[in-house]
Amino acid sequence: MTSTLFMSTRKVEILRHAARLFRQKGYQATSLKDIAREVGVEAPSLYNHINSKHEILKDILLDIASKFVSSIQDVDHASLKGINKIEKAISQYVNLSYNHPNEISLITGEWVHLEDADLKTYLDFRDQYETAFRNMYRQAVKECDIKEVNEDVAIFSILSTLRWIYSWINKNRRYNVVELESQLITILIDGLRR
Amino acid sequence: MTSTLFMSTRKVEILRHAARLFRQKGYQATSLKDIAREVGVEAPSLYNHINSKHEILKDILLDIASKFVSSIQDVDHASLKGINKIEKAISQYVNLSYNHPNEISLITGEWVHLEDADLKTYLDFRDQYETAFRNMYRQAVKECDIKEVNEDVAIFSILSTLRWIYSWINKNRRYNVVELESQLITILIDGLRR
DNA sequence: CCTACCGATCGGTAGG
DNA sequence: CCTACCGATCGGTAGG
Repeated sequence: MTSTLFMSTRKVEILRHAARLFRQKGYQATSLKDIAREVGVEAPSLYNHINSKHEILKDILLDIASKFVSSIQDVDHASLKGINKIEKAISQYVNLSYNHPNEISLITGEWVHLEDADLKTYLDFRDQYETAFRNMYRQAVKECDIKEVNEDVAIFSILSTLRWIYSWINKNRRYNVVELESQLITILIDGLRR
Repeated sequence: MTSTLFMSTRKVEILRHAARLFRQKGYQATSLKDIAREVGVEAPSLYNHINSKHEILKDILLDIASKFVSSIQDVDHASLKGINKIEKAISQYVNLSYNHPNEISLITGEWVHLEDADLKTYLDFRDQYETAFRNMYRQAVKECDIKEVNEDVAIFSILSTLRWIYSWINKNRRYNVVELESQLITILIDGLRR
């Protein structure tokens, strides 16, 4: 399992430092020595907690991706109007970005270093997320709460914006998470409302 | 100079292959041997055309960044209404993304591998682009063509979407560039119109 | 443009 | 958790 619930505190600590370094320098440019230095041990000692460098990246990415999927599926399965589901999904994204900025930053580009089964699992998560979002969108259209515009482009636009929230939270500290939520909902949804 | 106008065809060829490989595997994970193989020479032969691996990344990123800045500044300095400038800027972004998808993909994450003066130059370009875009936005607000919403969030949202167009063009081939332009203008701007 | 080669660094292992 | 060490690969140089 990839859930942090079943990890030793030492492993959690390794993943946390690794995520920060991967964000700063990229996965390939970060050495195990770099990570070990942050943790406060020698590089070979990391192997008491991990099996490979790849495993570190895999654990970080699959853990955060599964968090996203389970949280959006919860919303999609709730008894709500489609438009309110979309609002909730945006709110969730802001909160996850706020709580895990380093891990989420890796979603943007570092997943290309996953291989074989790990890559497949990751891409499956991504598809599941997009599918859930598309469900909500279609429900909202059917319920006549948003305009009939190009579905692909509208969803692409919303998800593109959400994907970058993590980088924006640190840049503009004056926006707290609640303010940012409501502003994004306004910008992303109100233009689509009937 | 970084403009491709002053490069030998061999160097242009090296940069083109490098951009594609950097997109696929990342800058750090791409070796000079990988690039040389694509070009059809041995790795040391690249040094007849380049001075370092860093220079390849620098040339690619500064060239594409300067293309973006000069094109948006042209629009900003034109005699147009703000709202029409924004539409033109979106149209330009789609076209540049269509013509240079690999180079633009590096804007997202690989610029972190630039150093010192190169990094500064790159970030300056980025600031200049954002400044020009912000000018147009404020002009459109002043001319009462778009609503008074949070300026930072609105601009952030538009630029986030534009930044990802390159990845979307290859995924959905059924959209040609003209169609995509008008759809994006609708989605990104119409929600803001008064 | 090539072959031959360099020092440095990498992820990972052995053995305690 | 450490020290010692391994083969492989890296960016880059020498010399022609």
